[in-house]
Amino acid sequence: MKIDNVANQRQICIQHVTDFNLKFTLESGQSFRWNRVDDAYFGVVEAQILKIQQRGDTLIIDSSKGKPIATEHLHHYLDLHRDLGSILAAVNVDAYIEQAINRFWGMRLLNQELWETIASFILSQNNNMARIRSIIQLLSERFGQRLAFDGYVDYTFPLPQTLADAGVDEIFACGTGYRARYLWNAASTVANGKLELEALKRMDYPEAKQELIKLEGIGEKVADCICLFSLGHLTALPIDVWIKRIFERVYLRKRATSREIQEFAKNYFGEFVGYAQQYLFHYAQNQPDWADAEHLALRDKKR
DNA sequence: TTCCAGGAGAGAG
DNA sequence: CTCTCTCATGGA
Repeated sequence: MKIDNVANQRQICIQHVTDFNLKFTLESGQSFRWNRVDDAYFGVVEAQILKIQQRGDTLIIDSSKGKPIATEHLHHYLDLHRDLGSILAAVNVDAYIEQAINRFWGMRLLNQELWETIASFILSQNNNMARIRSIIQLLSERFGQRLAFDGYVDYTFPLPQTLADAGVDEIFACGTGYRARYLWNAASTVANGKLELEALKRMDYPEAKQELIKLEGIGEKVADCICLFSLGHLTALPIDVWIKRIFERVYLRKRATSREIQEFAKNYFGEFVGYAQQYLFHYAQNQPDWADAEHLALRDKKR
């Protein structure tokens, strides 16, 4: 990949980006903060608005900041440093996931900012996408810093200290429901240094997951989301209602506990099961043809 | 009105 | 260990 500065200081251009689809990546339910305007995506990363456009194998990124985000950081955020082709080849073990892979080729797992990911997925429990997005938007408007760029207005995600100072009632007022206490507690724990985010980033997957689960309101599923969507642990498998449904109906063909699904999936898809999960999840949401799915998973098995 | 959503915690058995 | 009930909220 070749990197050039084009037009002005605020614009970054990444050329020859292979195996990457911006739309699939930003609209696959792992992030709640990206908004599409025509063919451009606006979002807030590292305290700046980013405007990202994909033209073929070229990414054009504009920043609201005078000194824009480092290209290395952007590569990491979009997971461009990984060889997606070999990852998808490794998890392409049957005709069903092959359809998912072919349909959404180029979808990558993001490496999002840790605190924002922790907070967002605490709010995600027993909740739906649209509402999670609106709650996060409200929280950011009230407790974040206002940013504007190219006619787009958005806000930085609230700092742990800010939410800790705000208190449970102010968080509740943003529509979080009973999760307000969980979010305030997590914010306070990070703000007072009892949970060090930088230390969390250095831990391996089992350690990080174990540490996250200690927080109230974070169980296995949310911890796995944080491990997969922020910390880059590709063996993490978040089991939500959709993933549970897929494995029970398509693969195991019976009721199954999370433990059974974890064990089966890790054995079946291998070390990149997190990527397999993302394709299955997004595919099932967009084309829930279950009868066909069962048929395909059992047939044409490659392993 | 009831059910559901990228669940977790508490309690019972 | 597993099963069940409850927890706000808004859209279908």
